Amino acid sequence: MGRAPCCDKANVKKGPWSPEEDARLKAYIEQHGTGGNWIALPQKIGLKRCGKSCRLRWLNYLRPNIKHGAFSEEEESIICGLYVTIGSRWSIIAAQLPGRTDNDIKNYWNTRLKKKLFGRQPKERSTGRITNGLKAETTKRDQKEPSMVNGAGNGIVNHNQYWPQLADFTTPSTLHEIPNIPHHGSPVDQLACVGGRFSEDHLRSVFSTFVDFQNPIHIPPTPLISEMLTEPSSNILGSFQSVNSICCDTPQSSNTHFINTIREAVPNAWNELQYFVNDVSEDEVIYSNQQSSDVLLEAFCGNCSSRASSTPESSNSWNDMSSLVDPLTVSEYEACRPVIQQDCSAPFRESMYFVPR
DNA sequence: AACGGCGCCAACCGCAGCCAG
DNA sequence: CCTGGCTGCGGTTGGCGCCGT
Repeated sequence: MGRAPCCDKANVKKGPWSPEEDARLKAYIEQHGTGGNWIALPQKIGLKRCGKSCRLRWLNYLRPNIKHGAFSEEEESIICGLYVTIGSRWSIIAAQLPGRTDNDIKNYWNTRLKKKLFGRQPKERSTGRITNGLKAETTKRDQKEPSMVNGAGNGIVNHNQYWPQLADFTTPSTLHEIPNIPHHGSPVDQLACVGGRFSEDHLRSVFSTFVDFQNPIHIPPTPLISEMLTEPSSNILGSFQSVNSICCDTPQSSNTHFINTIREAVPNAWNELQYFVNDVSEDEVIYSNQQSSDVLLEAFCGNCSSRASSTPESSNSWNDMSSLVDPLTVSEYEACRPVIQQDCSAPFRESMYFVPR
């Protein structure tokens, strides 16, 4: 038996609010407050609305001190920084921006900031709308607000166009070149050391440690790659291993740790990147860089990476691998395994980095 | 001028957590 | 402790309006 509906759906009005409804709701709440019961509120006012709808209308539109209109660069910076560090906790992010609602911020992120940060159009979702990235990226509106669109993946760097108040770091090739990031401690701590304020260049610098924008290595499609791209594997570890051998040639255990570490350190950016990989074809260029991935490993993991076995090994299962790696690495992986399996059901092909030629 | 594509944003939906009884 | 109702949250959707063809 399902839960009881919060209101009589047949008897409630849906859709846009009329000025009269707004006025009645506003007047009542200003005079009496919500009474702690949104469900009962519409009946008291005589509105044919669901209580949740009233609450939403009040919180997002009618309550005092709501700020409408364009977001400032400072606000953008805060949103981006918090999103990278805490994810889509819109209510928490909204709490840092007086006058802004979580809904506003969520919309702003989904429609504008995401594109600004990552440059490519989102992968088409099953229920989502199909977007025309190229067209979208060159609309007048976007031209008015320059984005990193043209900088992503082609080595062109925009220096803090959106975060002018931040230091104008050139794109460093490794994390070591980013000021104030300690090279020890947990990845999260390290990222937190920049105050959760990530400019486009911060993000690029993080990713450039394993995506070498300047010196891409072109790996011709192999049957293995093609298979990975077209045939989702249920064996994620197998995919990791494949990627390991294709991309980095680093010890498998290190690479697994590396992957997990990145996922842990920048989960949302990671998810975003997966999200942007949609139209992979054989003429895509795959970028990889062993040296940079090693640097990232070191930067993120400190001594952790050195604990992992350095013996290259062929193996298709974690059990086989576990004897080669530090127990901590195993437990760390096992802890996040359900998440990985959930997130990477179309496995590593969606986690690899493809940049169009 | 008409039409289609797309972005934007208000609003809806469903789930999870909280809390009182 | 259990249950049911309410609230809050995040993801998704629908519709309007702008823009390009």
